[in-house]
Amino acid sequence: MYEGRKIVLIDGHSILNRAFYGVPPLTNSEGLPTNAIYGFLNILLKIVEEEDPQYICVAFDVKAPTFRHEVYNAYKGTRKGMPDELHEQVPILKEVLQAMGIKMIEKDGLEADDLLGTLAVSAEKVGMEVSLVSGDRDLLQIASSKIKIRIPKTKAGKTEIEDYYENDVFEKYNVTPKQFIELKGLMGDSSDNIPGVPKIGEKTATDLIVKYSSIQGVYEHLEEITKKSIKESLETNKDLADLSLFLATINTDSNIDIHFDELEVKNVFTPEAYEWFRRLEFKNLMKRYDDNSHIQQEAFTYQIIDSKIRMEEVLQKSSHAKLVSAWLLRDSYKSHEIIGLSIALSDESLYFIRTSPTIGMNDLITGYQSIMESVQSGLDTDRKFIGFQLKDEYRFYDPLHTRGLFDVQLAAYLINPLKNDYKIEDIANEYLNFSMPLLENMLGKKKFSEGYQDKKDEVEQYAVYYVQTCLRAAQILEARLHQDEMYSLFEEIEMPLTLVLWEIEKNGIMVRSDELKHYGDALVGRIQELEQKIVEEAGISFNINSPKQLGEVLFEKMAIPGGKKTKTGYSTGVEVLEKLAPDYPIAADVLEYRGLTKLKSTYADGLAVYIESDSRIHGRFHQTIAATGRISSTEPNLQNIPVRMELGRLIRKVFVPRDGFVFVDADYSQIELRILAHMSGDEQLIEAYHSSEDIHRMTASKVFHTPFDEVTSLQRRNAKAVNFGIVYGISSFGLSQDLSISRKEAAKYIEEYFHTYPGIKRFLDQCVTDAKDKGYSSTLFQRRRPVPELKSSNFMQRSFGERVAMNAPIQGTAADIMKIAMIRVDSELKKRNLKSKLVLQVHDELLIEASKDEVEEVKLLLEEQMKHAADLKVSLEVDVHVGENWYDAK
DNA sequence: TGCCCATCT
DNA sequence: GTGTTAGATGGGCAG
Repeated sequence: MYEGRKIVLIDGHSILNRAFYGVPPLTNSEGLPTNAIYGFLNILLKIVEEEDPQYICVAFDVKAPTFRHEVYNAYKGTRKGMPDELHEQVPILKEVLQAMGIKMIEKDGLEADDLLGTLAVSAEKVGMEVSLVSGDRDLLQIASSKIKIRIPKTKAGKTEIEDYYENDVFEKYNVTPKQFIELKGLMGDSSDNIPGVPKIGEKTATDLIVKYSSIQGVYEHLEEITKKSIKESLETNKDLADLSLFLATINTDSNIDIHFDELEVKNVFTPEAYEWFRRLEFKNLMKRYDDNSHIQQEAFTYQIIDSKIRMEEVLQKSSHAKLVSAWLLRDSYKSHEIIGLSIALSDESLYFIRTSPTIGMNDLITGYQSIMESVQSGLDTDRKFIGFQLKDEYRFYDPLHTRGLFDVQLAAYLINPLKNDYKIEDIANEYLNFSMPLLENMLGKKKFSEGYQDKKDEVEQYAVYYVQTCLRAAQILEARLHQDEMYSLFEEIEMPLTLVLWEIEKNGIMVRSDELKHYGDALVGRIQELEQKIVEEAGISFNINSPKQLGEVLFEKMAIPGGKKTKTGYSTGVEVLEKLAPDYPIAADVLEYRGLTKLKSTYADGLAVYIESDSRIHGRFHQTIAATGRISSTEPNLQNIPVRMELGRLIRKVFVPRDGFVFVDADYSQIELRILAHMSGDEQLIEAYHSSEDIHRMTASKVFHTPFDEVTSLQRRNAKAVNFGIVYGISSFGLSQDLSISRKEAAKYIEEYFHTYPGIKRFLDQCVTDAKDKGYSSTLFQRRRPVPELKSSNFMQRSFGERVAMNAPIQGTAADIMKIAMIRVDSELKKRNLKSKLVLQVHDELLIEASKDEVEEVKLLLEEQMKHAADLKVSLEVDVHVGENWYDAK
């Protein structure tokens, strides 16, 4: 009855180990490490998909000693030392497997190998096809024509599997599977602490076994062995060889009481497993459920409104509700085509308002506005309007302030700023233990408007889930914000900032497209020249943009020394090319080429596509991306417009104010270092700021024991680099690279620095201890940044965590202060009814498009608000410039 | 999609 | 002894 059926046998711990080291560290929101489980499941599912087996079994080792330990005390075999992060994942994986309906076995006195061997052989006997999955090559001894050994390799998230039937083993190792054991008998296995015969390594062992087919055979022909030392070693160590042979042999007739029928597997994608995937936050696996039927739906009803009269009733009711969430359903944040309006007042009061003969799109928008307005202007200050990514909703209702508004996405970001996504579905999963139906399952790749015809119910239901999730999550999130002491950060900084960012996006910035075009055209000539020159120098035509091809040309074809590095080939990064540039013109040319093509593709061509019909670029500014609290910018990124190199900097000339306006640019001077002075309370650094304009020179003077006026420019430059490096938690190695000095010298600088500013050393150490203690670091304004890496057993990870713990409070506080300044600047501009408007923020810089008659006022206002955004132990200084374009305003 | 390389503070 | 400076976005290539 088993004839022709398939069984998959898995070596649990071995695969778990592979997965752990192959998949980069991951944790879910509970702080549980999950990378090994994730890697394991990926391998498992890949194999299940490929093989579609009727039976699956996962075998685990047990802690207890096995029969091998009885014979040989030093045997390691089972449960080799496991880092804590991996150990924690074992019981969870077992639960997940159980939820998937997969049977597991383990047995005292036996290793997983023996269980697997036994199962494999007996399955083969009854005519099954066997796939045995393990990371351990020991299992190759079981391979046959029916038993396939599968060895997965996980690297950088991808898994590839090597397959071995009997003849594959022979092809690769020149011995049969059975002889594979004999090999190990001779050479031993250091990882299991199986001793080998001295002087015999892989090469000799293979030669011997190929020739004499077994250890017994070797000893029967001992006299034929010519190499004296080998012969002697064999003679004196026969017992060792026998022992190792015994230890290495997998038991294929263990006494295990299990029937294949118990191993039968139907569909591993069970609802129970889904719950685990959700808890572990394995979104890719959740997506593998190909419909939404696994979702345990609660009783859920909502009313569909399609008459004007009913709509008015709902709006009326909304205007009294304590909490209200409403969403204008549309395709994208910019879309003005409204499909419907969903409203949640409570779990019992859920509505979807459709467009209908009596309800037009504008009625929906007006309805939405009236709800917002009623919350914001009503007498009841406890009422709340709950939204999601509210910044993108303001185009339908532009509020004067954010009182009464609660953005669920923003709250979730503050509570854990490390996530990649804060989609509504993620919020539902994480805070409500609830899976919203997946959009892809519902609409495929279609937009709401396209799918609405056929899937009206589902789309409407989704929109209702959306507001219901907002309503429910808001209450949990609000409590969490209070609990974590971030409510004022939320209410006084993040929420008001949504309005400022919307303002900046709405304003946009004017770009001279004609000049941008000229700029791009000018680059093309030089790029082509360089292209030609490089090809001539190389003597071969190739794609300079391909690091792979470039590496091959430079280091193979041209045989330039100084190659290697990186996994995928030669490194062709700046450090490498700069080193080569003095001796090899081609290196210098490639560098120039790279710079120019970057300017052309990213800036000249890249920016042009974003210019809208008002001649302005309306980029997006994101508030929930950076872990430290910084703002980020996309479509396009306006925060990385070139400035350091003159040629690149020229691009800034195409950013211009509109007619009758100029740019006023203000940037904080060394804000992070000043924050460091304040937070550390280091008296020397504070004093340095009080007594000098030039902090780097002052630092140089102190660190290098040189009178202030005699500090050389080199000393100043070095001190500046140290000042910067300290903020990032730099090492002596990093500093030495930065300044091209010896490591020893760099270490001396750092030591001297800490000696000069002892409070800084104390503060940075405290940052690390605090973060270790609490699990997060925090800013002056209570913004938190979790640092799970500090708990890692991996040195690299932990060191990274330490640097993060030192940097996040500083960078984060700078972000906080800038946000406060932005809110005050914007509100001041509005309060005074000025025509001048904020158009950009670049971390420590604000750009205002100022009406010419308001320039002086704006300059003062900017400086004033930015300087006093926070009251620190050192003053905050701001440089203000005015110009006819962004280039001139810096 | 992951990697490499460029850009910014 | 390990690899060695924080936070971002985007273009282009290769599989």
